[in-house]
Amino acid sequence: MSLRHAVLGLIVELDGASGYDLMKLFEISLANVWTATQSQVYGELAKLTADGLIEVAAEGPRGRKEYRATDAGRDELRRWLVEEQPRPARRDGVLLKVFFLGQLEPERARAYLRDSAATMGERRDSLAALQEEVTWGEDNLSLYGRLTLEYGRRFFAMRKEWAEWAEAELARHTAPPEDADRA
Amino acid sequence: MSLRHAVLGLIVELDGASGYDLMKLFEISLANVWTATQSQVYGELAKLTADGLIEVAAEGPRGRKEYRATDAGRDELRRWLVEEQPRPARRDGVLLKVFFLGQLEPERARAYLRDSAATMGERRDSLAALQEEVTWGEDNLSLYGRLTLEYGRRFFAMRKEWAEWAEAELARHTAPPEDADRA
DNA sequence: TCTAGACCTTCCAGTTTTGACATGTCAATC
DNA sequence: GATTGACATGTCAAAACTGGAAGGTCTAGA
Repeated sequence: MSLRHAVLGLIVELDGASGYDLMKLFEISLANVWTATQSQVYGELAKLTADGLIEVAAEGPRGRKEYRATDAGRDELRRWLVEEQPRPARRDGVLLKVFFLGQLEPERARAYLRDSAATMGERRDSLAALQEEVTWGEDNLSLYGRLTLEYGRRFFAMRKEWAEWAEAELARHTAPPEDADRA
Repeated sequence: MSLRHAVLGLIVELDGASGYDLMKLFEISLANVWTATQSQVYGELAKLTADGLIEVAAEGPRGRKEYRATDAGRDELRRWLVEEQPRPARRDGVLLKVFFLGQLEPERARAYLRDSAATMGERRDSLAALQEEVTWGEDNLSLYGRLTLEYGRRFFAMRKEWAEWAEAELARHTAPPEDADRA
């Protein structure tokens, strides 16, 4: 139940937010960490309220409801942080394809890896650019957001390098040392 | 629908396998790439059969059903490999916690990152050991399996280094330059 | 002979996630 | 005054996933 704690965590950190606010945060700052749809966010807000972990602190102009964490909510977030150990549920569509790339012609497989390397390189660069742009505050969300952003940058860099290595590796194996004209 | 293609892909590559065989492959060779439970695998086999992408090629001793890909199945795998671009659904419980680590005392947060670095180091080492152990064949599953295994190794190595960096970063910020005795 | 363990499938109840659809408000601009 | 677009919440069906329970077969060894 990580979505629950993602939503709860944001409300605790922000000390008051609407579903709409949270959606924006999921799209921007949490995009590399945990994704959520609108229906999930609003649904979870209702459940968290029913369970007494958050409450509606104020109602704004457009039917806006501003949620705030209760003491029970803050306790629960803390408990989750300290007690529960996350299981690394590994599911990666890109890697899954690599696993079956042998079904394609070698040249197509290598093209896939080259494409992948290029995409990863772009992503790495765009995160690096973001790091340059943003003026970081001294608050918690800034500090820890910076850590996760750097993680994203390293992740994409690693992936780019791996894809390049894999492409070369494939080249070695699909074009075996038949060019005896060199010897 | 990646589970579908994971199952289909394995059957195509192996050219005949039972649900039981597939489960073992999911546990071992696909563990770092895509996970699946028994109920998912058997359920998907039934659906793939109903859709004509695989068929029961033989029935073995213990009610074992050996599935084989049909031509339509092979076409579909190929189509998926060439046409569909995987979306990188990024969800990471470990990172999610890091995002909210500001809710804990700095020392606890740093301890979490130290633990995380240690765990990642162990995982990296165990994959490295596996790489040494395994005698790789010349078949496709070996070649591409080797690529994904190397990915896993690099992934854990990257994570270990990042966790160490993050811990140091936290140390810098939670213990500000107050030790003026150095100046 | 019996029994443990590997083999092998099927079903299910509950939760989570996805991807819409539906509804309406307020502010600014044309 | 009408339109556009950001703001804002909510509901739903279908798909995917989890974590079992249940049932049965064959083989090797004590």
